[in-house]
Amino acid sequence: MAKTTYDFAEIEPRWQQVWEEKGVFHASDDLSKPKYYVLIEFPYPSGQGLHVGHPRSYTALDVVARKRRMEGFNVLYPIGWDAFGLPTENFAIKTGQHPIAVTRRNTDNFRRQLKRIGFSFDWSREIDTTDPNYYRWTQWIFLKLWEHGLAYKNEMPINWCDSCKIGLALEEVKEGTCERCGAPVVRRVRSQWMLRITKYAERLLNDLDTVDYLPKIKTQQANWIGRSTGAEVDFRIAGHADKRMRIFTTRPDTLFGVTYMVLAPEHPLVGELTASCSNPAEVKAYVEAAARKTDFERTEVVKEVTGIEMKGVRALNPASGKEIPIWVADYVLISYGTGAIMAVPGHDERDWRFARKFGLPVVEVISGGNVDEAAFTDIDKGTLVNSGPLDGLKPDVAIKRMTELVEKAGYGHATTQYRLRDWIFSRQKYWGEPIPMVHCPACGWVPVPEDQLPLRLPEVERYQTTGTGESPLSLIADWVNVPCPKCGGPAKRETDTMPNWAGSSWYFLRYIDPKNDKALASPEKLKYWTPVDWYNGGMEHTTLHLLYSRFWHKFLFDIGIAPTSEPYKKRTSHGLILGENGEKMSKARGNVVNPDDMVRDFGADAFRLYELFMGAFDQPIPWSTNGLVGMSRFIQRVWDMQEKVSAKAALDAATNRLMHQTIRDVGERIESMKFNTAVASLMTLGNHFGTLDAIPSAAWEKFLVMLFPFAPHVAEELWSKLGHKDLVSTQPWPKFDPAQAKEDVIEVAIQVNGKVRGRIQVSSGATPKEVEAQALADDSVKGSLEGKSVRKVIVVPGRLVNIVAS
RNA sequence: GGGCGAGUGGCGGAACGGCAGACGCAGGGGCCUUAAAAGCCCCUGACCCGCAAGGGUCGUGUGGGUUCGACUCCCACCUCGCCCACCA
Repeated sequence: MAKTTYDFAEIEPRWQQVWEEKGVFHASDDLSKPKYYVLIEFPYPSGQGLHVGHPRSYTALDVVARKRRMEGFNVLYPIGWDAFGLPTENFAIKTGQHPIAVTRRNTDNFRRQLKRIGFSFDWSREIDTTDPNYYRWTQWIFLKLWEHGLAYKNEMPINWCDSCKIGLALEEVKEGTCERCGAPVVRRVRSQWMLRITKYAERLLNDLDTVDYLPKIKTQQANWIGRSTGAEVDFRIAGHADKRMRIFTTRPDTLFGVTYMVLAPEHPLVGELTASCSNPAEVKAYVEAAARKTDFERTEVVKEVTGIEMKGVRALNPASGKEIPIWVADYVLISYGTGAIMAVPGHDERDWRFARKFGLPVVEVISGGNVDEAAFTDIDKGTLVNSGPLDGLKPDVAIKRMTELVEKAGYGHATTQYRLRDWIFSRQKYWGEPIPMVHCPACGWVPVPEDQLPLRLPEVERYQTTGTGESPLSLIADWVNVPCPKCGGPAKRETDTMPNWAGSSWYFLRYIDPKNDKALASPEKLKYWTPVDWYNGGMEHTTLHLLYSRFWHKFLFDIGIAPTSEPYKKRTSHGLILGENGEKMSKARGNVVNPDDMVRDFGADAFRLYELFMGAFDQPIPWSTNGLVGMSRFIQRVWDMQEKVSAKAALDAATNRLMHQTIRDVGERIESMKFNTAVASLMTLGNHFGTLDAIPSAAWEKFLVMLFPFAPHVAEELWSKLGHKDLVSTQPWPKFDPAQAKEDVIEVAIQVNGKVRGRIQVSSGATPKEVEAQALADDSVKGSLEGKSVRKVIVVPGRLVNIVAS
């Protein structure tokens, strides 16, 4: 038989069609089988099409999904579209096309691209967040959140571009300027829907202990939630018996060192006290100037600290009883803690700088440093001084003691503070889920009744911005003006839409029962399929998407919908694929690689192998189209080997041993996400086959079964060429037998004082003593041991012998 | 400023504290061919000694430490990447 070229262009689509026709990758609803739920982050179908970064995660978990099926699990590996989003809306505005049409075109393109790579997705469960049958349930969850007091309206600043006349999402703000026009972004206060994620802060943090996430993912979530323990303390204001200034501190031990107070410019007390101070005009001017500043200006690190004293008003230090000045400064944020701080310049760096600049007193209350030169902030060292009852205590003890004193005296208490903010859930955009609320002048906010869901996005003439900051929906009078669902009087719909994080916060539940029109999914199926067993995605989603979806899931658990309190059992992440030049891939840099080109030139299998082989899965790796060449050579070599396969060839010891070692390595490496070395060990076995005159068919078949998750098309084709009527897809994953992987004779290195001087062959059954004797007797070490005496011999079984001599 | 990663041949990268460089790419030599491409075989960390077979020294960002033994563990530092950033 003459050698042929592996014709991927003909073979790959053919098998894709067979798999699809037979539905081999469909998850079954036979709930008696053990299940395994594999999940990748569903893509945002952008106009640019798939990027070689997407398949990295999809291929890796595709390997896992295929292996699990072969291990006998009922596997759910679904796919869908996270299709609401700004780029689509912007493209629609620019070209005058309807976002629905744009989305359909983009998803069609993505679907075509993904199918050509041969992922084992269950396409029968495809979902789309912009489908009213899907967002009906997103809206339903919102109504439940509202019912349970977790959704509320609040005045919140938004990022506003004065030149585009539009509110911007955080991702549209680049270094304080508008991404599209470059004008500075200012803050504008607007009434917005908020979700009370902070109510779940404690559980979101504590329950990290119950899940199997990569440590760095846990750390990042924990830092984002940002729990700090400390105390809230009330400071009285001289001459204002009715007013209290409440602050949060993590260092109540330094209370005696407080020499002034600082309020955020937006703090209500600023307004209330302005009239009582002797420089009201100056204070007002400062507050107004701060409001005009952009967030970027306010948080710029290099910026000089600024502030203004509220002259004539004084706070009372509850510890020392002294009167201290009150300042207003924009380095204090209204959004964290209580928006007011006690300043301890001796032991806080920012307070120290501020005190220096404005000539405020610095008092040392913890000895151990030199507060004239720098703030002494080391909490583990030093001793309390100038602090009355705390003198002589260590800071950690003093914190507890002072908190007790404060509680006893009734002007404060121990408390926990989170960095996590409530979730701003409103967007003033068209292309998002309408928020199903109606505002009635008589009844206030009234939810749209559940039986009226989905509340569909109305057709609009223009998606252009309104110029007022309202969503384009506000321009459609007959949609906005509706009778109040409660009293029937004239009312108006909410015109804000949901952020694109909404649809992705629960999508993994919809895959479980995607066509259910009675519930977001049936309880039995939810019980069977949740939680997701393995979820892989990008590190960039750790703090937003991952946290938001955990929050929604916990809420759904609390109201009896979700059967588990955590959505994902295991979460891993992949590294970014960079351009060939080592820079981030982007259109602007001109270094984007299109998977279509790769699949056209090298085939889907070579592309998949390269995605896995290119490097450590969790590291960022530059793309190299050259690397694909090696993969297609490997596939071609495997293709050529089929001629040498023989049922008559005896399975020799070396081949059998290597085969079992490969079964072990490939299996272990898939589980530990070392896909690059898993491919390498398949290559090693392939290279060994290359050296044989005839390949025993027993070994060849096991090889094809193991190759299948990585390069499914060629594996399926070669399997069928053996005359099999069934599919390699449905073969069981091979069993590893340690006894058969064991070597009979092992080469052991002999070292003298840590340097390799020779090698010996030892039998695998030899005892350490026998190995030692054999090593000492070997000629190769004679020279190195000349004139020395052996002090010690270390035998590492199966590895080496180290002779320590001097 | 904080958090998290990472620094290994010409390149991508391997390596439970135990023979550094698996597996590939690129490069060199050979076979095949009228020739080329493809394929196959061999070589390929640096330096030194030797005609050769072979032998030796140095080598995992830098400097220390622990250990019989360190790419791996500990301390300090340098460089790069990502995320967060005046968080009281």
